[in-house]
Amino acid sequence: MAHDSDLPCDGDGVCMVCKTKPSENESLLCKTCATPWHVTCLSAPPNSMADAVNWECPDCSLPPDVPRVAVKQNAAAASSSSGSDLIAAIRSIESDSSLTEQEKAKQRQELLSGSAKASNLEVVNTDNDVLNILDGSLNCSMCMQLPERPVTTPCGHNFCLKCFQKWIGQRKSTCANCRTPIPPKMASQPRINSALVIAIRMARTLRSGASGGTSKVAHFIHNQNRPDKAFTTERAKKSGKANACSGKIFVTIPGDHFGPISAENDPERNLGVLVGETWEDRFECRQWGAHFPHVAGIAGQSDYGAQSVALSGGYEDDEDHGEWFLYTGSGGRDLSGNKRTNKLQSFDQKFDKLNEALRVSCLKGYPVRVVRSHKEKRSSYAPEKGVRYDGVYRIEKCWRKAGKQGFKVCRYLFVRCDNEPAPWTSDEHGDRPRALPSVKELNGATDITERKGSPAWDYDEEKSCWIWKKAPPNSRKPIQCQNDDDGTKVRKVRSKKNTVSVKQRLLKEFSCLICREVMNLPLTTPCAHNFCKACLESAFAGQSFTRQRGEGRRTLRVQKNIMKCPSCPTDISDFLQNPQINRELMNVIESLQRQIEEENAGLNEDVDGGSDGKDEVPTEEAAETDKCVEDDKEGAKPITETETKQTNKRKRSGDIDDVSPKKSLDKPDVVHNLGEVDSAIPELLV
DNA sequence: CATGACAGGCTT
DNA sequence: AAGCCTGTCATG
Repeated sequence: MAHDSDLPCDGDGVCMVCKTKPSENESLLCKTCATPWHVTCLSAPPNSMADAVNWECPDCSLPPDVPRVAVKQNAAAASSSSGSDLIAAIRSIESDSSLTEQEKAKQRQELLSGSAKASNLEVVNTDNDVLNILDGSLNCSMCMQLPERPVTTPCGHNFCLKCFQKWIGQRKSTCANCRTPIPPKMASQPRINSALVIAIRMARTLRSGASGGTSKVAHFIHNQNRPDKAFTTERAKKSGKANACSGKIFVTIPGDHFGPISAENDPERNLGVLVGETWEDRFECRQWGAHFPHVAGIAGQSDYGAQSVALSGGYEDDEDHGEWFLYTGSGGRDLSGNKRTNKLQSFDQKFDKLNEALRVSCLKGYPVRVVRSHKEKRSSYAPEKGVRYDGVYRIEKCWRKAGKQGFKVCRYLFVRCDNEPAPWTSDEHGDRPRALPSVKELNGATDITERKGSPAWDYDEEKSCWIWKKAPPNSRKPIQCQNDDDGTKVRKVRSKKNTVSVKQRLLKEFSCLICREVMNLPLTTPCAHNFCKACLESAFAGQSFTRQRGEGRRTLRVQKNIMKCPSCPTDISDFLQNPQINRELMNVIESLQRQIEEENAGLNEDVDGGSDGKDEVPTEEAAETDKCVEDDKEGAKPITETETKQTNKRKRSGDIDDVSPKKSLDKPDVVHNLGEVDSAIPELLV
């Protein structure tokens, strides 16, 4: 079967047989080792589409006792062990009778991609099934992998954002899975299903971290208490807080601090500002130091550098690709008089002031914090509401070029370089140095600036993370001190070891945004929110899709009723006409539930016996966790253990205050994170 | 419900 | 003192 002449594509994607680079259609990925092969050069190409999907390359389909002659290039590069070690490791997988074929394939794949070491194979075994539950069910039906940046069609099918966009780019207008028409809005503006992102990443993190106790927080929705001192003017107190004083700063960094904000600068929570952390508005974002100016998009000083930028759709030339984006400088607009906005440019931008500050950060290679605002409507990577911290980026190049409006604009190429994964990716690790994207508009650009020397913030191969290679610039501002002399209570975070089952933690991620319980018959709206079918339907109970106009005097054409998604302003009336269950998601939930039940039946002689073990986590940890949430809801009022247990059950349907877009000062904190919610609890001190 | 007016804080 | 990728309410 396997011919000696069969060879895969090399690291550059060039077929090692015919030496050409196969087109995407002619390239076939092995299901086991994910190596690309040139279909037309195969001695035994797959016969059908179905075969192609499950195709295993000649190297991987060899019987286990046949020694691999050639170790594939990517495997060789990834594995520091010798070829014979690799083969031995593969054999040990093959001979493990406790594994299913699928699990074996998975482990072989991990071994070859370098993500597992021979020494921790046993560890991988234990929680590997958590990932497998997702892997079997949630795979993108185009690339057959767990979706990277998952998007969900209204017909309930999940794809990678990239695969989906590629599909749409081929002028396809129906779902690749079931051929249901895709609504134009979904096609042009797919939203990332962040519940899936979290779940996939969590499964991966728990798998690779084995214990799970050390996993970092990666997604965090936050609503701190409102400022101690804010709203100085009368008008600002009432409304239009755009000009309000933005209140107390919670972090202890100076205004000209570069790079991530770490735990030691966060006396409030001792966490630091986490990637994925989301605030209601620019003022709250400012209070956590991610981006200080509350109107301007750039924070910086022309003789010093720029510390942060906001992407909020203010400049039409911006272009967002997630891990990299093209940013436009400020200025060029007539803002004389009282104007804050004027979308029209009337003169060229120059590299001065804030634009120069960005250029300094480019030249020095400083990390620049990036926040994305919901106001950036054109980007799939923007949050649906509020302002989100997305980590640090480096400005690799900048230049000037005529923008869409004809006047020159300053342009910046930002590339992500953060140790934490971006909020939209289910990948469990942060950035690696990546090749610069080719930017077409550089042709004909002027004033092109590139960094000459080595960057101050760079990737350290030994430590496998991004660090300051040169000392960060000294702050020129006095460090602001926190004064807690007003008697406000300070919360400290203490870490606690995790005892909650991995599967239970994962299951909790699949909660309905209405009832807050694990979803029953999950639906995913086109705006990427997940609900129980019953909850969503009851939210619109009694409403009809259309209404008559004109009070019956004369019959006008019927008008559609707007039906807003319970957690965002999107009109989902079309979706509600024929909502399709996200069956892939449902399968995942059901198999998690089944396995948890089995575990409980096996282990649990249960003390109080009353727990259903399904959507409640029957451990002390869970009580503590909820205590944390309740605690914040109640303000700083201490809660006794018994009270906690009583309030443990969440309020039922209708309690969706914390997902409605605009809410006020007493909004409950919604803590939604990966690891810390189970491993850390707040404590009241004085 | 899209567009526009505009208030009045904070940084450069 | 000029400038700013806000946020809200008032319009048709």
